[in-house]
Amino acid sequence: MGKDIPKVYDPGQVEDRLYEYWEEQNYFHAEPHADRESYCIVIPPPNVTAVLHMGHAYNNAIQDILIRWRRMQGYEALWMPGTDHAGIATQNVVEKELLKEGKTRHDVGREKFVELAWDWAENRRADIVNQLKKLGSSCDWERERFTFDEGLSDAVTHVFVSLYEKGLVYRDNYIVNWCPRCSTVISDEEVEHETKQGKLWYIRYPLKDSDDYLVVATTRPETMLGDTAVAVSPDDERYQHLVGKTAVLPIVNRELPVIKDAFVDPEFGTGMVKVTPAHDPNDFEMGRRHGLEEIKVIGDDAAMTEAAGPYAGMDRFECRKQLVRDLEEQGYLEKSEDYENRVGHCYRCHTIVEPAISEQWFVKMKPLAEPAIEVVNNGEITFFPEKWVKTYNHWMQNIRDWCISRQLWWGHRIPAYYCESCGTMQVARSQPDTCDECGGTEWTQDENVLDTWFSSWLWPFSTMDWPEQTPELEYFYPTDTLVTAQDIIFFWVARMIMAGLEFMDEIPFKNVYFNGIIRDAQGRKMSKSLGNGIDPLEMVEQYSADAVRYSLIVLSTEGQDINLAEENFEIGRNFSNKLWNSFRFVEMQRKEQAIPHELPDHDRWELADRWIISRLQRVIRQYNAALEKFRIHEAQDTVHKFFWGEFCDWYLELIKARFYGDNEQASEAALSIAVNVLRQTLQLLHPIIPFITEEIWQHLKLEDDPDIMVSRFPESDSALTDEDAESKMALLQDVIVAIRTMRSEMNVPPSKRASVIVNSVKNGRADLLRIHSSYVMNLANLSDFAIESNVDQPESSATAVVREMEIFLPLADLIDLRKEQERLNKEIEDTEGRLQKANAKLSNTDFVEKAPDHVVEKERQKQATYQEELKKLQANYEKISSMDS
RNA sequence: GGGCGAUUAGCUCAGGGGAAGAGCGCUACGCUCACAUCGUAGAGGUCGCUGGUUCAAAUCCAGCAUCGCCCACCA
Repeated sequence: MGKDIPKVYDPGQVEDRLYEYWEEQNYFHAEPHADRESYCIVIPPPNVTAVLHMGHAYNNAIQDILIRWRRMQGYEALWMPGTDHAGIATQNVVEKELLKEGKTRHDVGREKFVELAWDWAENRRADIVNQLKKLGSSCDWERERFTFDEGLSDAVTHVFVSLYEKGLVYRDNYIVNWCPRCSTVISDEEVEHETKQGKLWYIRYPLKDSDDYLVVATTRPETMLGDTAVAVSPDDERYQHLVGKTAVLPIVNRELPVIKDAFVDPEFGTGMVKVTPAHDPNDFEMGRRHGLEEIKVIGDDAAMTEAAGPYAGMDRFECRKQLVRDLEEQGYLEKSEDYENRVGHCYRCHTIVEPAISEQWFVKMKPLAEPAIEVVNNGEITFFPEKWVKTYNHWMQNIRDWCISRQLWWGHRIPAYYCESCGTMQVARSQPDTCDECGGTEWTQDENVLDTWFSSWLWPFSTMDWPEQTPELEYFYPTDTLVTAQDIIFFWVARMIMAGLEFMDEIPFKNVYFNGIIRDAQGRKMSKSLGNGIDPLEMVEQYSADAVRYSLIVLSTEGQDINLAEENFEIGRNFSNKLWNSFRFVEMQRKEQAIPHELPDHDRWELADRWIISRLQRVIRQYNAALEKFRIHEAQDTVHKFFWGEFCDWYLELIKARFYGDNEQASEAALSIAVNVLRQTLQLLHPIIPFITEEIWQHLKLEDDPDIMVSRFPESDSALTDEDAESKMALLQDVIVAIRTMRSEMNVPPSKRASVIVNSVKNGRADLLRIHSSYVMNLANLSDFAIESNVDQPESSATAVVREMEIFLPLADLIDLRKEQERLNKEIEDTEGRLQKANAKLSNTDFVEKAPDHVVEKERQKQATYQEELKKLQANYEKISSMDS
């Protein structure tokens, strides 16, 4: 009891042990519950490609805070966990593994490859779950799902087929983004644009049957091999005479019509544009408008095709170099200039993507977007912070069709089947029997798989076994809160809203909380290539999960990015240690008796007791209000300040006298209140730092108490707020601090018990000080504390004025007069400054007339106080000065 | 070209119309029987700039500057 509790909190075995215990108790599991309200969060499923990074730790800490808080409030709280099969990312990793053995995926074949990917995914999945557990995440593991598991695959097929039947899924030959390294098409959102220093080449295209030529500008000369027209603006008077004429493409001598199209900006370059329908999205549109030929000159492997004539087989960038050289040699290059442009890169492998025409599957987005815009703007779904609504709206209003097919092996196969004998296509939930057209029975399934986000966007309901109508869906859907980062607002958040409305006819979640991004200490994104990442598991190892969680929340503000340095985790570690030691203190006082949990009778409460209980009520109220608004940092900060700055610094210090005295009743009362406040503080902290709070709770709990994680969350009791106690304590604190400051500044050693005289003018205050003189004596370390109504300043004493009371600290030895003069002088200056401000305000008639009465009244009080204090300070200053002479 | 953030103490950041805050760092003192992963006290900010609204602006509005993100079909 007390003796075997270590001085320094050691989270070592505590965290794993408690997590296992919670799991054994089945505390994480949630079920539809007739007489309880539900609260549900679906996890943003981490990709199975890698270990979790600090961003995950942060994101999941927030989710766990919300879930634990709601669970303790009595909600049936479900945190639905799972992982994402991460199509391209996983395929890339597995291919990389294969490459170590010198093999490509084609060497092992599709079936074997998918098998390998499954193995990989399963291992990673297990690691991720393990990591989430290490962080304390209270997920309902019984319900864990995977975007590629059987149930979710059914949902995906179901959705694809029904969208197809509605005409919202279609197949088209269209210009798309091709990643030559991943050898698949990717969606517009998967292309990252980066500013690159490049060149703008001006190339001469001779006019047919003329010595004249025209000049076009391009950043990608190699695409000219696929040019099928030259375009000018219809408004450009300079070039109207050329429209209808024919230009000749250098090198390959293809004849190109000169056309006019509103897309062309006369201001840019020469005002003439080469048109390459097969390799540029704009040119593609133009080409379709004008019925131009589409000539593919860059192949899927990024090498030039046969159509590129002499350059066939050459890599696209090599071709660019060679072609520019050739043009120059042959006199076709007019000039080139440095040019900064935005180049699209694959978000998975960072290769420069190539726009290319290809037959792909698309989802028509406009009809899905409209209702989804509505629910965010009418407040059915609320974004925190709100600023993201604008971003959301902008994207949604300009939404383009979603390219969902991928030329990968790892993913949901598209449920389209082709009759082997006549080629007829059928989209169906399972392979068709006989072909309607030819009666054939042999079918080949579409080789393509679906974009990984095509399963993610169903996550809020597919995880609850949709399209089956389950009790879970009935009870937990719509879910309550989505916690995610803003970088997937389009990939995921927006699409989930669309899917929810389309398939469930209901929003998927009520609130979206966007957490900030974790950056390094210099504000750079953490990334593998920079090597500036901080591994959360290592930090857990080093500082504990509680410390990691606590520190991250301390550093966070709603939606702002966090700059993180490793030392920052000391914040959480130190806090845990403080908490631990406050418990140790309480534990040491209880001696042999059982822990008192009931508050003592009111008549046994001292001022300090009334004060701390009152403060606690406010803290509980503020904490809950803050979390309601997703102000997580604010909730944390409120408890932090209360626990450290009030409970430890003042309350525990104040009650020590009762423990070290011989009044057993007083000591018992103090102990019960200390335990009571500590226990509620632990509960407030539990969502943030679940382990240490449970650990301490276990030490303090009675037999029939619930464990902290399933205990009832504190509620504020307004009957216990006590303005009187708070203002009285504030006065005593001011007096104590004033004495301490004086002692410190006059070099009175902390160990020396001093004697102090207060010259008070107001009776109420004199009584207050008299009744609570022990507070002052104990906390300012005094041997004598006299409260007088009208005494002169004793010889050689330091003085301070606080709340219109003079405080004298007689200094037995020689007082350093110079130093005391300096002190008083500074005080006088400060007070004068404050008085001046108050005077200025009050002499402003507008202020007196227009400001609210209580503000004016407050200002008057300030003025009076400062005047009074100033008088006393000046008198004392003169006294000291006269001694000096 | 649009949109969004940031700009407050040496550093990292809270706050958000009525007397400038925290943590770290720094200075002084203290191992006083919960805690040196600690305590007590202190030094340190004309709250980016310029205007405006208001009795009152760090806080609201407008413009500007610097930095950083996001979006956009100018080759």
